[in-house]
Amino acid sequence: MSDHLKLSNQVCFPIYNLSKEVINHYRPILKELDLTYSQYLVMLVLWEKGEQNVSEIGADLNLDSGTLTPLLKRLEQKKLIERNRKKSDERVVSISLTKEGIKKQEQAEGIPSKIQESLNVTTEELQDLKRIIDQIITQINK
Amino acid sequence: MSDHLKLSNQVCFPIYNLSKEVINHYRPILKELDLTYSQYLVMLVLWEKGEQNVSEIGADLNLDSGTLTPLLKRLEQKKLIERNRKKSDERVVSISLTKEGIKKQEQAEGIPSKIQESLNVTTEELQDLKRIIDQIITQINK
DNA sequence: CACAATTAAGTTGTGTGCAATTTAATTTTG
DNA sequence: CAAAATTAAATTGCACACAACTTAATTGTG
Repeated sequence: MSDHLKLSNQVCFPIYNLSKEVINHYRPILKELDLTYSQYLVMLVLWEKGEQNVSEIGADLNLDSGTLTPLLKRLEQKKLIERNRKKSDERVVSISLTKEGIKKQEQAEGIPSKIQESLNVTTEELQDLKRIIDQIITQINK
Repeated sequence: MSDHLKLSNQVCFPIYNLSKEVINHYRPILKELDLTYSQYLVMLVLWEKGEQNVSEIGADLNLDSGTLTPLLKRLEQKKLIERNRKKSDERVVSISLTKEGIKKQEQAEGIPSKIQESLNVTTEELQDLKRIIDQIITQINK
């Protein structure tokens, strides 16, 4: 067969694989906080930026309302966030952290270092990877 | 807040993002072949290696039977593969390509170049990325 | 001002991805 | 050889991820 359809020559495949592998390393660590990886990403946005609209969170994480609405309802059920329609524009749903949600950040502080340890890679390797990926993502979005 | 929980400092996030972005570029191209990305990966394995057990495909793609069984049933419904229990060991399900499945490879030949064009990146950038990712995956699996 | 166009979220449906369990077949071991 | 252990798929349940569509609110325009 022609080489360019060989799995080992696909670039897409290592990316897809690494992404799954990394998320699999997060799973047991995040389970202690009762969060999935996507839920953790939403919490990161809220911890960093505070109150945000659904669409603002979606813009940061590249997720649409079809993904976010049920996910945010689960975070609401866990009492980590509140969902409130804006008085000024009833179409907009504003997401804010509860006290419990704010407190969760303390538990999350140790996660990045735990992940790095779990992945068994150096900070430099990760920075290299991040730099190249950021470059390619910029390239793609041109 | 402490910097290491900032979204922009997460390494995991660009990987996850790039993976989704790349798969999103595959989507319209694979739609012409009536395949999803995961189904395409399975077809790549079968085109390259021929008849394979479910668990062999799973080993190549890092997918378990919970993911593969329904996916393979969908490929079977599309008449691209056949699923047969082995006579020598009735636990094992052997996956083989139908004539139609073999023929599909011709339609797939153009995909890698279409993807590269769609992603708007150079072969070198992709090779760089692949090399670093392969290195990190090796590191992780140590 | 009325109506068309746009926007934000939500809903529906499909297809992964993975944990946990089940079922059935095969292999190991006492 | 029979019971226990192992193995391969399948099943069940949950949580994304995204396309396509719907609903409701707001904005733009004649």
